Amino acid sequence: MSAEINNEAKNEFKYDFKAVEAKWRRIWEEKKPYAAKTASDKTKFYGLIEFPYPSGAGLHVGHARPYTAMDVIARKRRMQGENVLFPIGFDAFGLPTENYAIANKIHPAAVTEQNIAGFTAQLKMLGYSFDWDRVVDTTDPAYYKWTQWIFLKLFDRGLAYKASMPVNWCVSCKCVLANEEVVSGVCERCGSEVVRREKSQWMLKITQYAQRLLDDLDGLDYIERVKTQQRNWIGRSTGAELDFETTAGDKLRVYTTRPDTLFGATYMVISPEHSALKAWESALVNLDEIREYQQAAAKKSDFERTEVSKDKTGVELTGVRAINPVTGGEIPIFISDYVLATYGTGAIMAVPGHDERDWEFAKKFGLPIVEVVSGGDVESAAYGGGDTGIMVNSGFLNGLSVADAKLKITQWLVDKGLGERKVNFKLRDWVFSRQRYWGEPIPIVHCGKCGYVALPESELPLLLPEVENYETTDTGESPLAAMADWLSVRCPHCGGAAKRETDTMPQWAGSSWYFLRYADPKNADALASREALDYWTPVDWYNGGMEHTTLHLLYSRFWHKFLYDIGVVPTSEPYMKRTSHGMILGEDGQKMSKSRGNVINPNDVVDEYGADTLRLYIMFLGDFEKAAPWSQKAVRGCKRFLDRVWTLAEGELSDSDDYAHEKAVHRTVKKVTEDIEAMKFNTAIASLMTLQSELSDGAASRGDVRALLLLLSPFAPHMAEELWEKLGFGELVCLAAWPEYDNAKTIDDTAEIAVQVGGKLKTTVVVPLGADEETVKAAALADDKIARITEGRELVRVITVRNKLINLIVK
RNA sequence: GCGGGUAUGGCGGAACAGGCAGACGCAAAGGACUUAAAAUCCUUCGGUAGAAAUACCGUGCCGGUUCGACCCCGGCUACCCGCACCA
Repeated sequence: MSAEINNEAKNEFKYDFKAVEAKWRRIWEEKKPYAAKTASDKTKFYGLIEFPYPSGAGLHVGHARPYTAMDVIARKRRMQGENVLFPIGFDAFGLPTENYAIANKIHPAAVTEQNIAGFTAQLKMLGYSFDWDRVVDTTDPAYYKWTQWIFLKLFDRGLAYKASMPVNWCVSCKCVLANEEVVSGVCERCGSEVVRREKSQWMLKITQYAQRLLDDLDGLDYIERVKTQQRNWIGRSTGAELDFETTAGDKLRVYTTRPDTLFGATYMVISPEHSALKAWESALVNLDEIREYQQAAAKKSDFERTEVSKDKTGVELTGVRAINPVTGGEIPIFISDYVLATYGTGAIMAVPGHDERDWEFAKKFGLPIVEVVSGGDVESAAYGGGDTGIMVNSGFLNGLSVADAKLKITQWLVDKGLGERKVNFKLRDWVFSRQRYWGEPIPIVHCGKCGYVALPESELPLLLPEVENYETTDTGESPLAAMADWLSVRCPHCGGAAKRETDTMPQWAGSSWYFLRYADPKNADALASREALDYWTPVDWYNGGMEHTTLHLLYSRFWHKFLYDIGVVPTSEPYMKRTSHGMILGEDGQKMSKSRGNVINPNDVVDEYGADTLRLYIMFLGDFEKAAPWSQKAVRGCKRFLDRVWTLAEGELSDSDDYAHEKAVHRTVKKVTEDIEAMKFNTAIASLMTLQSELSDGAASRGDVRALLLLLSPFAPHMAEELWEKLGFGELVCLAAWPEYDNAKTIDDTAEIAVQVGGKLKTTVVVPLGADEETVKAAALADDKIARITEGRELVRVITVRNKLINLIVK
């Protein structure tokens, strides 16, 4: 009985937030105050968040953090008179939808439609100021027509190609993965084992843009950790490629960043997949042993290859040796899987004295270790030597520093025609095809006579056909491969019989250009009109997750540069500014997950406390950039604050538009204005709480409350609108002018000075603002306590910091 | 292993051009209102000692620079996030 009463009482809040929030949702829907108008005299502001994948699980509080943050910024910029574009859409192709469709025997399009409807309702519930007339859906043929169009442009210019190569194969998804999708050897999505498989795949030549993707980071306002991560991922290194002659009569080319250590190269290693093995077949004595090793390496998954990284394996080739070009000595060649086929030339010169991996291998196989850079002890560990190490045992390089030796030997190699300078990147081309149904069909036809032929633009969009079965086959073919009718087609080039490509694009395709579509979402003749792109792009501020740094963010920069090169977009970079939010953890401090049962559903919070409270709490819970645990109790604190604002606004107010609490209001305006731009939402809210507290203590004017509502409105828009209307301040608070502050009015005319004696705080004194050292010193010495402490002691030094502190050093 | 980051009360977090550590919120304790509870309002709230004034100690650990260090420098430790045999 009493429990029931408690429960009811608990929900007895100051105002009926459900009715208030529903009311304003309706009004915003009717009046469309957030509609962005292309072209205007105002400054444009394009704020972007990562559009969600509409999963069946619905919106997560993890979405609400970045979305609320950008909504607060967008609302503030709008009130500051900027022309704001703040759009939303759905990245709706993807595996979970397809899997759900398979399990429940529904068409993925139907699942997508349901999920989008659910997400839309939730996003509206949270009061985001999206322009709902610009919604984009990547699975809409009117949208993916342009995704396919971009692919054809890439194909035209040789940036999309088909190649057979070892790829990452997820055994559970039965699908190829990009390098970026393999996380510590397992599938990023399902956590299953990833193995290497030789497959013919569509590839995009992102490597052609590696240097520009790297260089252009410098001019961008991205948070540093995003830049660093992209730089590392692109992984530029400079060195040399050089040839070693072999006893088989041919040459073996290697890449090295340490050409200076050439005299120390005592053996060579080639990857198990290296093509030279075939050429040397007749010369090799231990071919069986080599074959066995190759097969064993091929069977290993990526995970296994890295797991056994501690213990090096390999087989020496008997029958073929290499000749070190500077020493003239014959050195052995090994195959080992510690050398990667996909980087450099797939072969290395091994310098065990100065490379840790080579050192380990040499120790295991009893190979000679030669010191060529002095300073270390190469018998006990490999020694890098830095740039300043001195060369030894290196003929004409002796006595030079490592840096100088690099230059000299490289020039020597060039002069002798043995090698050349070389820049390498870790970045690989982007594996672009997926053997799944629910993705954009690749608009390519395979003709026996003409090869791969682009579908004419007039045939776009190439629609996904209806299939009986969405499941992939164990042979790794897309479900589309079973569609005989759809599959066979005339070659657009020669008119002969041909077959369609049955792979589809990865999820990253549609998201690589979606922000362009927002500028002009209904355009049927172009991905967006040039006029709209000129006006709205680039994106001014893009907030999103760190997990997309080397995926979506890098991919879309690549596509954008390409579109710039072919004259489709006006800028070479898509996003001027990139920020990133921390994760919201469960109450137990762990990552939220269904299995841990610590997931917070935003619907429940909104139901109990309202959207304004949820928004406010999410912005208040901690440093935006850092992970922060959820606290169900702390949510109540935000609700209490909103209730106090309500009480204040409904209470006794002096009938003046001026500020009665001038200093407090000006300070808060300044603080909130600055903090929102710096994404310090938590301290902005703290200052609003302080202002409310002061105003509630008495003698607040209508002007004070008006300012408070304006400042609060980006965080709690529904309640702010309701009180704005109740107090008769005008139309909509979301379109009212953001308050200005006068810096002079934020300053006190007195300063409280910390008084230290010998560096230790003793007391404080109040002096006029800007008082000079003498005045402050006099005031300090006049203080009883200070007088007592300093009595009978000699003042040897005085340090003052204006308006802050005085430190008296006594003896 | 490499790269990036973090470490502050019981908890989330403030304050960093080197200048009053702990704003704001949560939790807790006490009080007011109430028949009672909830809600609300008021007060206290880093530690030790003390009735108090006050004193001493306190920003992961050890050292240094400085009148003064959460902040700068050197050396550790722990945790988080990337990358992971990239020659």
